[in-house]
Amino acid sequence: MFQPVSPQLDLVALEETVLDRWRSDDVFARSLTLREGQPEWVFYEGPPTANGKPGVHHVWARLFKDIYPRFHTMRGKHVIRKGGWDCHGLPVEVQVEKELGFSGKPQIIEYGIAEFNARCRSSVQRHVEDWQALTSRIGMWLDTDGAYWTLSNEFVETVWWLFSEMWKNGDIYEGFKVVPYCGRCGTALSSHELAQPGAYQDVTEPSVYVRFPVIDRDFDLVVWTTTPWTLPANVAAAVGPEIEYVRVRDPLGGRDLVLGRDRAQAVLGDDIIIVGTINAADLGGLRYERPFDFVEIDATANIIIVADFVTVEDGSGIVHLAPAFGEIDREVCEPYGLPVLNPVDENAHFTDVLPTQYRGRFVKDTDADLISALEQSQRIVRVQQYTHSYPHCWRCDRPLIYWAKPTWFARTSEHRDDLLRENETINWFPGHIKHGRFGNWLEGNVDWALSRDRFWGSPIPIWRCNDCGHDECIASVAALSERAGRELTDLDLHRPYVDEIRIPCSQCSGTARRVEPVLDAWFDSGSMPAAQLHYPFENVEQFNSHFPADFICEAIDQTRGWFYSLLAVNTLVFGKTPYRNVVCLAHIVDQDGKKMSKTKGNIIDPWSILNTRGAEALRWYMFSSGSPWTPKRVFEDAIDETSNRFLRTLWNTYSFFVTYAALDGFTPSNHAEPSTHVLDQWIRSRTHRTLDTVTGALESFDALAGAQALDTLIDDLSNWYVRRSRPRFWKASDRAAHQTMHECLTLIATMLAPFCPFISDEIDKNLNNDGISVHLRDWPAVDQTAINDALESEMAIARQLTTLGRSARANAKIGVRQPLRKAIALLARDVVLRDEVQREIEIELNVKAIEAVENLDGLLSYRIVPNFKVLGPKLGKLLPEVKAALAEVDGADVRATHSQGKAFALRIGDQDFEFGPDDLEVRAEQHGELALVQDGGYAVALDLELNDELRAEGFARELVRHINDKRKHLDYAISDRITLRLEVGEAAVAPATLHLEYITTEVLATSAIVVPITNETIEGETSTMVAGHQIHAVIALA
RNA sequence: GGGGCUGUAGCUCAGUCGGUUAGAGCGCGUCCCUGAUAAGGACGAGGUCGAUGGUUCGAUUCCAUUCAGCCCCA
Repeated sequence: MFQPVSPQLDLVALEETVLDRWRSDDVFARSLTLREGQPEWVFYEGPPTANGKPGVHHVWARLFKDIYPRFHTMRGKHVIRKGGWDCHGLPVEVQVEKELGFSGKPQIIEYGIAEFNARCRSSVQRHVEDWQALTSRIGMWLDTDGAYWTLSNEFVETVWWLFSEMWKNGDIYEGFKVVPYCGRCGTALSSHELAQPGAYQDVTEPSVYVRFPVIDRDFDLVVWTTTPWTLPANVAAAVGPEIEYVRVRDPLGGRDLVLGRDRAQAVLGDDIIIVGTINAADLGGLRYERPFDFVEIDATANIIIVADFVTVEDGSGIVHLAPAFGEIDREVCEPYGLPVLNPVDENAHFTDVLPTQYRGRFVKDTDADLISALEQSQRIVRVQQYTHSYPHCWRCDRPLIYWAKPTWFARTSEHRDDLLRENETINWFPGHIKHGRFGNWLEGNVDWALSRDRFWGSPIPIWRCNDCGHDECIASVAALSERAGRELTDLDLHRPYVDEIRIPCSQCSGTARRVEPVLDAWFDSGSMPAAQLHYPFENVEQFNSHFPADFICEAIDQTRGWFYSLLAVNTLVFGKTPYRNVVCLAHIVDQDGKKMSKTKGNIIDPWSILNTRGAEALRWYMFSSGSPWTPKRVFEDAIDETSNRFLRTLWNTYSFFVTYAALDGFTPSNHAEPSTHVLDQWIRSRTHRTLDTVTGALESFDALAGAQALDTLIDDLSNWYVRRSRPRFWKASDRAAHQTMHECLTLIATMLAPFCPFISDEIDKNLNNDGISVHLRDWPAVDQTAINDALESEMAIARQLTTLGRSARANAKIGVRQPLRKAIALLARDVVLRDEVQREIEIELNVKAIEAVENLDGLLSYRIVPNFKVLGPKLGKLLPEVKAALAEVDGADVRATHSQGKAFALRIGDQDFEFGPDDLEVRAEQHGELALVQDGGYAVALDLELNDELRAEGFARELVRHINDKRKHLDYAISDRITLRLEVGEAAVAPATLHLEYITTEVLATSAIVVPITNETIEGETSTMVAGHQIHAVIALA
């Protein structure tokens, strides 16, 4: 017996009940043990950074990380879902710095690295709790108890091992490179950190055109820079080999100015006087006086170099080179043996090499002072505000500088071909990422800057000898213990504790200590396939059977983040991709398509939706509304709309079923023969076809297609099957109907389970009360014998015909309670509707008969249109002519010819054509009269002529409705029996009496009489008009 | 400057391996139903599928250019 169900759907309450049940029955764990020994379907959790509360965009990714594992579990796979938390890195440090009110590394060191890192650790733990709560509430099944934490010693030890493997292969080196550098955070940023949203911002700042007086010549170069602060580090100027340079009179009477011809007017104005031209080659090798003499430099520097990269797109066509502050500068200067002048410290402040007014200041803040110094020395040609996109620190938002600093690298660029090869084997969803955003990124791969001069991270496991400088890479705690000569099993593998471990140098008598930096946190997350299992120190078998992943899923910003670090670490170490399928979601935006941000105040807190609408509403919205590859607008009205439409319709339908199944005492049978009723056959066909579609969709990571198929099915079920079948439930107690609907609802709940795990579990539990959660069921097999193409297409036609019929009734202003003698339906050629289908149309349209005809000559005309798909390839260029000729043909002739099984012959121009039935389409056209409506090949005409019999029947139906309405007002129960006395006007006595038996049955009367109406009224009741007759229905409980 | 995505009804979005009649929901208008009822449903209006050019018998769909928005890179 089914539990009664409220027609009102309270998702939040329902979800809490289901969550409790999952908890007490341990359903998630059981869904795993159930599949033990079955094939693995491997999922990797991309660890969220635990440095803040999760937002609605995180929910999106988490839901997609949930649906496919749920689906594959039901498909019989063993899908372990180990959670993970990304614990290290600058975001966490910045968070803690904020809490402590710090603004840089010196304060941290003063505070103590041990204490600082302890705070980082507890900050992570705090936020992980938020994440766990949300993960559970949205119905995401993830093993958070067994989650990997990148801060754990085991995890770090594997990271060391992976790093050491690269080291062994020669893929790790320490280089000197110009990197985007944040002085505040005291660290370089990797290129994928630069890829974080908000890193590039448009800024307007002064750019300067500076005079570089050429030595032993009588002219000055005009050199352009957008970073005046780099001028003290200038060592060279570059000119382009193909660029023509001109010599221009200085309007202020100084020495002549030299710059690119194409830029002369833009820089100096239209009135310039050009007094000569100079080749780049003639400039090359000349020396000049540099703008500032603060930094010592040998006499061979400050030369003009000819270099290809110089352009005349902007600037002056002459480029200032400061190798310490530009990667191109460094590359160009290196072959000339030019020095790297670096008067900037690790805080991005000028060092003491500069005069007092500059030293100790953030370099970018000295631009104005440097410019005025140049003005005083009459070196400025022009200052111009310049707007360009400039990189900022993605966490502290301060402008970065390009700065030469020692950095550890992984030689990813040497493995570019491997990375590209492996990428070819990955299925990207959407597909364009593969060769687009991600493929392009791999093509342009540069070595991965791995080191961070910070505190809270996996320490780089390299020990360097103080004396000889020899580096040794440590691959494990055991190795470190052995080299240090003491047991270090309990050592916290973080700074400052690892820093204190010294080992003897293997090459000399010196002592080695760990190099200072920690690893990029992306290296941690990229290490997770092995590190989550502490491979190779443990779980070797398990790792082997869980690599690579079948499925990972993150938002698109991870192309250069986790998607890359995973591929890079694992390709370099294991030689192959760690994932086969990757679902790549777009971003969440607000109602207006704007990015959500705290400053705009348009953030949606997931909890506010979960607490008011429920997780299921959010889930269904995320899956069913719009493609996951396009930015998704999230706002409450949209969620309500979607969930009302689908979830509430489903619930209503379910509640309807349970209500009548309970009334009828229906219990489902496992051995019931499929019903032969046409509606039952039809909805079974629809359901199994949908199952087929949903299965295929989820197999190919297309949740949207699956959701749409389910959406259509629910509409079919509610608006056609239930609508048409209602009397079979409440009047006929039709077992076959109950059985069919039970089967369909069960199938729907089952295939909905991965999408909406709460409501589906609840429905399934009530429908099949066998103590087994829907999530422990096998994904159902499609019953191919249930799928009936012919029936589905007939029913589709039937529904189209009823639409036309309703439209015709509406046009004629005839209500549907009034029966009509017949409807004439024009069907497309070859369409035959079986009697039962026809009968459904008759009842729905309330007509006594449907007359299917092949022509409605006289009522409408036909237009003959080529079947373009067939005739196009056959006729080619002749088609437009044929189309025109066919438009002139009498459609009735064509129909007649074809119905005789002959081809329709036509002479067009001087050519003879024959058109078979497949070559042409016959379209009904024009309204012949009021009650006829046509659409394409179909038309319905209603016979509007009424006789007394039809009128009487219509009247009876009106009476039934009136009486039932009254029952409801009196709050009678559906099954209450009544006595009925009908007082009706003189003219209505006969019609009412004629159908009294029908009326009696319909209103559940035990007795009924018809009497002429009197003027008396019964207390509280008055007579009313029904179908033009005055009536007074007196009812009472029997 | 380069790469990628998006542009379809007032709004949110599907769809079209090229076929001449482009769909849904919401909203709007007009109604219906009253045994799913503090529910449900129908019908209707509304679109030159961002623009231009090309390929084709035929383009919203393919190609090129272009405009706008978003994302990424430099």
